[in-house]
Amino acid sequence: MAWDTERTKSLLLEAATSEFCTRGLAGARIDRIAAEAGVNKERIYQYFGNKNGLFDAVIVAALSSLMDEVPIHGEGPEAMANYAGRLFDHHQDDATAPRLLFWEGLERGTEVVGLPKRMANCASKVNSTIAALPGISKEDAGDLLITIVSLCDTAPVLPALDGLMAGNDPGRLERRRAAVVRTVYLAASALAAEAASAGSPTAEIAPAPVVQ
Amino acid sequence: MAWDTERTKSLLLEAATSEFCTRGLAGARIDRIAAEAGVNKERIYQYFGNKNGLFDAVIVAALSSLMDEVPIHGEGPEAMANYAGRLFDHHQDDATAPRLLFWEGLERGTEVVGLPKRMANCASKVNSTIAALPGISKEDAGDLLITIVSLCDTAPVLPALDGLMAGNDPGRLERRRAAVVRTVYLAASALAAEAASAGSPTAEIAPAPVVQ
DNA sequence: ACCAATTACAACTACTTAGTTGGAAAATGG
DNA sequence: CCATTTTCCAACTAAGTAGTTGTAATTGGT
Repeated sequence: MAWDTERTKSLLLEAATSEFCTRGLAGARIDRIAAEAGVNKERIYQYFGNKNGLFDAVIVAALSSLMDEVPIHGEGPEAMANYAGRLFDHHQDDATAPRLLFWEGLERGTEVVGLPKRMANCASKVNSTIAALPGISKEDAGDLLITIVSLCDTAPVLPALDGLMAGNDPGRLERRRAAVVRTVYLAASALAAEAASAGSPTAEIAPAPVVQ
Repeated sequence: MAWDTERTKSLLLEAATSEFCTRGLAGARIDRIAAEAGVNKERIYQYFGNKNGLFDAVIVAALSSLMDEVPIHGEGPEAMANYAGRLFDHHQDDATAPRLLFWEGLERGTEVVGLPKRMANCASKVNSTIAALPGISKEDAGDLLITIVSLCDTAPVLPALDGLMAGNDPGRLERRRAAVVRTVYLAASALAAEAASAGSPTAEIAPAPVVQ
């Protein structure tokens, strides 16, 4: 049998993704990852250095591939709302990315791994957002994307919140999805209107409220 | 010296809150909590049963007290936007509640502790929301609250996301706050308008978009 | 087919962890 | 002031834990 180190690596990465996704960095067990991959755990230290290095590799791989899997298509506020809907569906189908994102935030804080690649990914999404909503600023585009991520990624990570707040009726998922899509549509519309009437103190739709 | 078991309990609870907040359930260390509280760790097992019991006590205490600390005041969409702003500020000042909420979601999943008390807390907030936006349904009120929690609690748990998406300019926090407040205002306005024109297919402001 | 380098792995180590225990110190009631 | 109960705690235990090592199997170049 030929050596297939890439296969061994990807088996480990896959098992590690599953383990870190469900248990986080502190809760994950090296032995369990190796057993799940059907590989000796010593391989982990050869290929990834240590537990932290393996976690890094998992984070970078999972969060980068997500960027390609759910692209922004079309133009106008509808395009951003549509993107939010597809992101919501994707995370609902597979909660790996949101869970890893929050594990990283909680266990690593501001120490972000793979920074250049991830900054490029984010910049690309910001540019797509500006393309969809011509005239808005980079900062507003980033803010809209943070809003979308907040709304779409929270649901699969806090599965109990929905039941606690809105009951367990059938069709809850669809209603929550609709609420997210609509909220993003409203936020994107407001930004687009603001950009269209640039300079003017009054926006077309939904003037910025003066609160607090 | 008189026995002051309540003080011992609260010292442990305080130290445990800090430890679980920063490290989560799997990452927390019983020895560290006892040392921080200046109490022998055997007391933890007498008072709280085990590590999980202590975590439960921390979760219930922290998330319940939050409900009283940030109330909903006033009426109209502005009231909900104002509530979101105050919740945002509160979490920014002290990230304990959001961090514990996400730790619980990630490490416990749907298994929610202190269910009756927390259901009552949520129902109370839903009722306040209905009082602020007369005519909206329980489900819409719950959805709006989930949106607010998603927007306000994500920021302190994912401290790197903001820098990645929108840069590190001074005044970023204020801009993010304004974006959250405005988004909540728009969502609340749409629900209020829908409730006002109940039955009518067209809402006053911001008709529900037909996306996807 | 042989050999140096690489890949695999079982057994091992040094250390940390949650949870326990036996007895000392302090309070309470008579 | 003594007997009983409750609170406290240092030392202990049993079960993991991340990471290492010595050795055998497998490879490609020659």
